[in-house]
Amino acid sequence: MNNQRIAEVFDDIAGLLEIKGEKVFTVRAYQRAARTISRLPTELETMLSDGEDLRQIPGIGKAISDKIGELVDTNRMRFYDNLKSEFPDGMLDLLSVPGLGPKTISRVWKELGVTSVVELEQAASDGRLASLPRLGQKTADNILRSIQFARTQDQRTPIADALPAAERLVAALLERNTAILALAPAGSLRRFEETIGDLDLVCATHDAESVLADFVALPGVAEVLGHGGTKASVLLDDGLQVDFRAVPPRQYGSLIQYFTGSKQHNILLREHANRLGLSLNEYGISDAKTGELEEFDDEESLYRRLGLQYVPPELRMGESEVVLAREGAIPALVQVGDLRGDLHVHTDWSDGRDPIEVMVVAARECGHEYVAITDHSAGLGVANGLSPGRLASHNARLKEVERDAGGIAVLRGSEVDIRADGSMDYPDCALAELDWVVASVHSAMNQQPDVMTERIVSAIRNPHVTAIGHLTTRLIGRRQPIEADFDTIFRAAADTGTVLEINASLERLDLKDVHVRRARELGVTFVIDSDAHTAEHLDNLRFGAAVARRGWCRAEDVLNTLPAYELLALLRLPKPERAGALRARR
DNA sequence: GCCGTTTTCGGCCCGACTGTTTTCAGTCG
Repeated sequence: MNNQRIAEVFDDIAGLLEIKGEKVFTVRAYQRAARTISRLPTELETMLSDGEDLRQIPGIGKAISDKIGELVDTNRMRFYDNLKSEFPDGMLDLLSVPGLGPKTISRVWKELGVTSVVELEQAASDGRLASLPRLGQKTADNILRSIQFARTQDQRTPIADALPAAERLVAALLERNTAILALAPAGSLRRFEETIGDLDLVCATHDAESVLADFVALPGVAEVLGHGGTKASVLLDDGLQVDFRAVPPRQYGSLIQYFTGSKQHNILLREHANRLGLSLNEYGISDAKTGELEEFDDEESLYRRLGLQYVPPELRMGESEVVLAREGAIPALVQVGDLRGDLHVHTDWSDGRDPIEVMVVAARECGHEYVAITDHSAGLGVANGLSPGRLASHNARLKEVERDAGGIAVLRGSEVDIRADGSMDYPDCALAELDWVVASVHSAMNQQPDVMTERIVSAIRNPHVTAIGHLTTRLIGRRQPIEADFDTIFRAAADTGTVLEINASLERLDLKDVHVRRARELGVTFVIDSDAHTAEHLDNLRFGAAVARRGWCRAEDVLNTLPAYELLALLRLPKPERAGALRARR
């Protein structure tokens, strides 16, 4: 049983216990366990068979550890089965109706016999819901509306859609209103989560009234859900909800900290504040005894006041970051400005849009010291992949372009298919002519985990393969990742000096954050690549840097923070020596 | 159910909003 499924079971348990009226702290413990499990980089099944003690994992104690063991061993859990048998099927769906919580669910079940969303809709329409004590017509109407809304809109928005939307809104509002002193996305977008629920924008201004008026009148706003003195909520044409909050600049630090979350991070921060005799809320920090409020115009001073290192938004997941910040152990994370080149770029020789010379000039204008042109190998027929003959011409053309390019190093590269049997799509003699080889899976993505693992490890062991591209092949919200033993792959990569790509394309973000963090622990070095198919895509590197940061990477963990001469020298080494050099760097 | 800078027992974040109520429970983020 995989972690995703185990996490779902604990989420179900939390929901059922909530409806049952169990203590909220018990419910929270199960919810926390579910969240932790869903973000584990290693399968619990593997950890157990390796003899690891699951109670080492924060939030998992004896009771939950035992339940996981039972689930992995027998595929069942008596506690879960018994709990489920106390309720009709469909009850858990009721928890997903906004505005309807466990207390109300329990009442409509016991008093009206409602056990599903359809029955709830019926009861809300025919007046039975409104007739219950402490419920009324308004509540019934609200529930009816949210059931209908949830039917059209229950998906989170991929960051690939949310980020451009947010950037458009920010730019449009800045252009319209000169009273804005600061304006930024907060919430899951600022933390750079892969998917976003609703968009949060926070603003510093002395004139909230005019800013809010301009905000609700922006183009693309389909409906104004609320509009008060300091906050407003709107629905955009595409269904994305945007919450906007404006405060005077002296409170901006507290506001953006609060709205950046995550919720769990804020809980840990407040628990920490409590231990210091302080109380933290979105307006500032108050002394528990005197009640006196201290305000913060920036986040750095807020964290400092709590005796903590600054925690970058990408790390605010409510895991170990608050403890580490107290110990001063948050590393200096890699920044997009540290990147000196891009090593995965396509041109119109395969499935890119722009000619080689356009991509090279564009890369130079990004400030890059080097760029690898990595058009597809022949196996990828749909992508107009290069035959070995065309590859030789490609190499020659790259040398010509480099001569005219004004100082940027142009690496002869290729994105080579890893075939289903683990062999490479070019013979070794062709690979040996290249400076940079990205090996990627583009076919047979549904292989059994052990077959897929062996296939990728074969590519890693090839002496000419420098990097593995978009390891999991997932497309966010559209295609599931491959199944494989990632620890084995990470160990092989670290061992052989094969770097793993963090593909910065917003549709991919592959490796993903938790894999980066785990691979880093196992000694892997990464390369952050745009996978650009047009010149505009070169700017994507910033997204890859954000994923690397979410994976706790420092500049030393990333190959393309090296200056050109060091990178080229490293690539001239045979792989075993390169592996040693990479280890020495970290 | 978890966990330890005050705790192996007794805590566990904080405030806003809504709708139903005359003082607050439920839900949400």
